[in-house]
Amino acid sequence: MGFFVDILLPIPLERLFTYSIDASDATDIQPGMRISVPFGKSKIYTGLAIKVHQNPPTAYEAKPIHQILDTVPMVLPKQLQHWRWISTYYLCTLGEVFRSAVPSAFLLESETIIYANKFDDIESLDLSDEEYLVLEALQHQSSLKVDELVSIVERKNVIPLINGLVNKKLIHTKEQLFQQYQPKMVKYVKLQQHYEFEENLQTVLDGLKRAPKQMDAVLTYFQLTSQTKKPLRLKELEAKSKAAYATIKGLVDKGIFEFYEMQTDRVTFEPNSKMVSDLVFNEEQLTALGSIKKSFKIKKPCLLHGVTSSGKTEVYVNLISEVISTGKQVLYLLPEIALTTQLIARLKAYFGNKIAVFHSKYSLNERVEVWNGVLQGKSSAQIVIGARSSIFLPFCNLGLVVVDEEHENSFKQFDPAPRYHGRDAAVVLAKLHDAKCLLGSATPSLESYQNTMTGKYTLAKITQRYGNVLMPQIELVDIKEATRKKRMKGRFSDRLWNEITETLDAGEQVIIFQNRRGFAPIVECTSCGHASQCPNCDVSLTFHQNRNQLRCHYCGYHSAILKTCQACGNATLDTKGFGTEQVQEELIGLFPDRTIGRMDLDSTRGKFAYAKIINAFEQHEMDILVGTQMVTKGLDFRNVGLVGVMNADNLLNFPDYRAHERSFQLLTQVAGRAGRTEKRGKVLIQTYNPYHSILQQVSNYDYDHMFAEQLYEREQFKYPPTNKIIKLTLKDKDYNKLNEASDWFCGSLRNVLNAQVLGPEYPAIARIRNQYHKHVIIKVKKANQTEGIKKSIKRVQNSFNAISKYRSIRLAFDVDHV
DNA sequence: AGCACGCCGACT
DNA sequence: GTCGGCGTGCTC
Repeated sequence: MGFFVDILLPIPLERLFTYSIDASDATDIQPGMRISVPFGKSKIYTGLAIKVHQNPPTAYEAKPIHQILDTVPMVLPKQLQHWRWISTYYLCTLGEVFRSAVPSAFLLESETIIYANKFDDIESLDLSDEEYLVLEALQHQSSLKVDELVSIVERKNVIPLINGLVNKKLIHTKEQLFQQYQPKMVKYVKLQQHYEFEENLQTVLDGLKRAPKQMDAVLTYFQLTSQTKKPLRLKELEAKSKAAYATIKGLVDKGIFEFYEMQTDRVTFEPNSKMVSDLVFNEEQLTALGSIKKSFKIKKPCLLHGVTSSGKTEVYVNLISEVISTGKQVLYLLPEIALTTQLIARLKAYFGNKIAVFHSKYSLNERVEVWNGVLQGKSSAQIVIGARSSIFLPFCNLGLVVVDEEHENSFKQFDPAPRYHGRDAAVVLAKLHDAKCLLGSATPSLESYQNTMTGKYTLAKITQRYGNVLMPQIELVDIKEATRKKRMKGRFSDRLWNEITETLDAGEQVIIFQNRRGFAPIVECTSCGHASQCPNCDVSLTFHQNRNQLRCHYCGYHSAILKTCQACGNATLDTKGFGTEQVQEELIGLFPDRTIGRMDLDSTRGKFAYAKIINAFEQHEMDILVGTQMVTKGLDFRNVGLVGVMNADNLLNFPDYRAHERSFQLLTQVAGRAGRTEKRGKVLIQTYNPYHSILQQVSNYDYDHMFAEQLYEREQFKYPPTNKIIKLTLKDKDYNKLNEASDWFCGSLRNVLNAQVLGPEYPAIARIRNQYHKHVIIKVKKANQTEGIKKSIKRVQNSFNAISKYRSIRLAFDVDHV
């Protein structure tokens, strides 16, 4: 009886693939180890062993595996369980979860390498020009990669060429796997063993009398090693002895020193500088800590609702230190954008070298190191601070999960499947590990707050800022009235302008919030109303002044700004709306002797740009900072006396059922940037509609009324959290085919499902990157129906995929779409 | 998803 | 006359 292994491949296919193995492999292979396997005609993929068994497949002959890549599992059983939950809950395949969960450096793919066969003489062969080129190149180098060959013959499709040469038996090909992870090696210096004995050493020193530089290096070596007995890094010896590399190399050549290499971690942190025991809590924090711990006892997740600057982080620190003292691991989730900030520095002050940071900006190699550290339960990765993708790390002993800024939408993964919500997947992960789970926010999501109402979560509150600092005073400024009374300076009301002047004169800084980047979103012709459109997407182009370009924010298309209207030829183009760039420019005009910085997606490109801006503002090198949502995320500036919101209406009027909730969150968060020290901060919100209930609730810090009102509206219109929604997007470049397919899919859903099906409908932007989009929304009344409904959806999807003419259509399910 | 196979328009 | 466009089907 033969042996087989079921392999999970990182491709969007439902099923596992069965390969044959021999008896010895059957004992070596454990579930969770990576196995490279041949797949399709020639490719080799990295898959994951799921199950070893002895049931031969019936319908086909199993191929043998290529290679076992691990000696121990790199994915743990609990992780697989978690992945399975994600794939069923979020309607995607396990392979898709696998692909996004594992650092890509672990997923090696093969490349075809071309080698020449032995033959007598090229000249005597009957070859085409291209064949000749290939063979000639192979005379000079032993092998060629396919894309090297492409550049040699200068054409795209080289497969017929390769096949032709293989058939003539002039070349052969091999599939090769490339290791992407490179451990970082550091060079060390040590004395040749022979000279460890003192009598031999004396002869060395005598021999070096005429080489003072080398003598010096040897003496420094003794000095350094006698003190520490630690391995000595080459770089350190070079620095301390001021010797050049050549000097030391000379000693190696003489056989006195030798070089050796050791693997080091790329990411290292300083030890902690602050003691957890030094934390002083106020009464409210202590009460909150008490109720959180009570909640953990009854094994329920807890939501911590604490106003901005209320000392939530210190509460987390206390809980984390308790958990790590029991030797367990901690996962601290943050929205991607808040990760590069001061918060990590604050946590490092307490936990120093126990912290590993994990997010998508990290290099392949760094991510592999964190993965391995977590898997091996290293103390250097006992606390992982990371973005949503860190829920996929191989925790072996998880004790606590903290989700900070729990309400943030960016916890939801959008584009490639799995479209999971980091917060919700983290709650499930904690449950799987029987770990404690804490969600924290100053403005909790309706979902989480609702969960505290139904008893799914418990609730802890902190209503006062730490150190008795007052909440900033929020004032709504009616710009409709200000415009009528001609009291506007550009986009600034006189009220805001005066406050800025006063604040700056008092030596404090100002943050101006405008939720739109660029200069003006559209350039419109005042004669005919024509606005430049993106040729690939159904959107207007955005005007960027600093580059004098029109850009599409969806596909990146850009063109030079036009002088005249494309439709009517008149030179009467005008800008409509406004973005951060224009706000910055107006401010420069209004306050010419002040420094005005800008923080948005465009000004923070590049690895350190973001930190640079924050630092400059912190160091008071800037007086005013203009920014988009970016300025709201977990930044802690000490000297901000005033926050101005240019226009609250374009937030409120956003065509989305969450617009009001989101506006409340955004405005409350941005307001929280003001007055973080003794002096009470001020917030001015400009609006055309100061009586809007959300703005009233923001200015009164009235979360509870906002919650009650929004929940009522969501119930009325059957939206989350009372209803579950599943959004389906169909994409194709063929407009008619897409319509037909969407109607088919939607019709089938209506026949099968006991749920409301809306659509198909074109989204506001019907075409992106030359692909037409169509949306279908499924609303599920009761949470306990969703499982059955998802099964039915899967069945409809299977029949849909069986229709060959619809095969080009891309389907994307988004469960709990935000 | 990738990749090969297979059938129709614009170029050496 | 080919090259290479993408529709269609399959992968253990």
